Amino acid sequence: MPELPEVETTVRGLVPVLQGQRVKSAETRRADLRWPFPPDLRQRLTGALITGLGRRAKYGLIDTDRGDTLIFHLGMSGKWRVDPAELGAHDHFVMETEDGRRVALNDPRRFGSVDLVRTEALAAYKPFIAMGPEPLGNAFTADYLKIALRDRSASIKLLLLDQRIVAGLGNIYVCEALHMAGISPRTAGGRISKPRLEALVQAIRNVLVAAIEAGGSSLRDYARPDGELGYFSKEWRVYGREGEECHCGALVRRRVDGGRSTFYCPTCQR
DNA sequence: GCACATGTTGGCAT
DNA sequence: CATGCCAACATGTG
Repeated sequence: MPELPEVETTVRGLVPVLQGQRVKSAETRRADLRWPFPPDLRQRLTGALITGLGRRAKYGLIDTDRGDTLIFHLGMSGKWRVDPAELGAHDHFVMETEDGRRVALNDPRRFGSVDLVRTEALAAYKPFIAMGPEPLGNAFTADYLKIALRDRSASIKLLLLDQRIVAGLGNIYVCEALHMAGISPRTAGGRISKPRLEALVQAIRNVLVAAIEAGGSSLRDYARPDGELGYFSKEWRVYGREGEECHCGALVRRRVDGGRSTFYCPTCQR
């Protein structure tokens, strides 16, 4: 589920449930996800007031009035279930609010994570230290990309997946953005012209905004016990569409880069 | 049984 | 030190 738009949609779905609420209980139901839960998680959250929620790249942020920020990552299979009727095998972390709502972090593959850090020290959180700019922020420009990609021989596909260059993109949206910008996924990052970088920045912005809007349009359906998100896979133009026709009439191809599938149109993307 | 999956990272070679 | 590339993590689905 989770690249930047999915995390953004998730956070927006949690806001009406958690923001301004006091934590009645916080429970871990196993010792770890990708790494152990903070040992003092329950104590530091119980009784705390949730003051706000946010996102950095693919990480969700939940601030409390005690100066702590809960940081969660959804890994490959993580999602929050809102007011589940009952808890299941993969509901690894559960919080209840004083007004009776309950949220459960469900993650079968357990590639996700939960941490609790001092809000003032967020910038020093290990995954954030070398992280690149937000793709929807002002710092992400063609000028920035030109410098970040200078002399890089690796493919633009792999470079865009590198969170140090730009933070929040994953395999789906990289494929989609490259298609939208008409750039071949195997082009060396350092050899892309400025005008094409402009197109790429715009494509990345457009695809993320469209995905968030699609998530947003089904947001009212988000807070369901089964934890399903209304999803927008119908809008993918190349991802998961090997052998189908691109709008140009050519057939979408699939290749493997760095062990991951790349979907692209050999005609539109040069 | 097999292939594949929206992510991250540690290790190794260059 | 920088860069590029792989395997590994754990579980589910088709």
